[in-house]
Amino acid sequence: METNVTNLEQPEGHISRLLALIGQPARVQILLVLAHEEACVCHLETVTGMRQAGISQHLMALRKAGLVAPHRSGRNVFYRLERPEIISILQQAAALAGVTPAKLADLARRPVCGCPCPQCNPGKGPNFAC
Amino acid sequence: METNVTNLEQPEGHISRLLALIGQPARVQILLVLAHEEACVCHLETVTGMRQAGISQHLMALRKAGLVAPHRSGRNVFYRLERPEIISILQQAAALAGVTPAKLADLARRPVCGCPCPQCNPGKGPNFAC
DNA sequence: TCGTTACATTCGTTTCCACGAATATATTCT
DNA sequence: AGAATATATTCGTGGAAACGAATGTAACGA
Repeated sequence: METNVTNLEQPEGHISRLLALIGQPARVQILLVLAHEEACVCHLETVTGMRQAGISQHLMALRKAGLVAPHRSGRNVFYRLERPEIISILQQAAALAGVTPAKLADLARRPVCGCPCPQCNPGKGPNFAC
Repeated sequence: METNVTNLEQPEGHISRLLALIGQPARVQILLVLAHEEACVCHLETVTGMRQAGISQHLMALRKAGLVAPHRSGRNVFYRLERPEIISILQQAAALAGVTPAKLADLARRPVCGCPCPQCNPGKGPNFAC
């Protein structure tokens, strides 16, 4: 099944790389959270239940692909979607996978928001629904 | 970066599995070919330039996911899209990856059609644009 | 300045999956 | 029935990528 090396430089290579990049539970969850609002790493940490290093690694991959972009605010680094179109892909994939829009929306808010970041707990931050 | 085992049973797991499944050059190409017309394995062989076994393996994966379905006609087994919606995902991914619709269409017809299957060469088969 | 918080990056390991090769099955032809 | 064609499946292996741990860096506070 010789996947020609040159295939990766071809259109099908670019398409498949993008799909494989987001073809991972953690990244799907991160993107869905960012679909609603920009979020700092510690926020994503509590929402996804993953550790900081792991989140950072996923964010690095998404960042290198240009899907998300960081901007610092004090000690926190906030990430936002650079390519909102990616959400539409996730929604269609969800439909195909038998995931209802309701369950999809749950993913972004899942854990009872115990995020310790200053933007989350006290109401002094931007637009956070915590 | 603990991808919780239970994540795979959750919505994000289903979504990511589907995306990872099609996140591969050969499968993207196969699906795009099937988007136009159903095709036998030997046809996909010549179009993609891959060997028979490899094609069959990819088709098996796509079949188990319910994306394509086989039906036999003589010695040949033809595959068709069970979920045409998948093409829309590929198109959006292509757009995000900077692949123009024109280049996308090329993928399905790429190699000068030298498919040896009876449905391709002589005009005795179904709807083939070869 | 020192410590602490928040995040990034690197490194080594392990796991997963595509791939190639070999083999099996089904269908037609002679 | 036997051979040839078309496709499916199994198995072993290699490479890539996720993962965990450790360490590095930047900003703020005391």
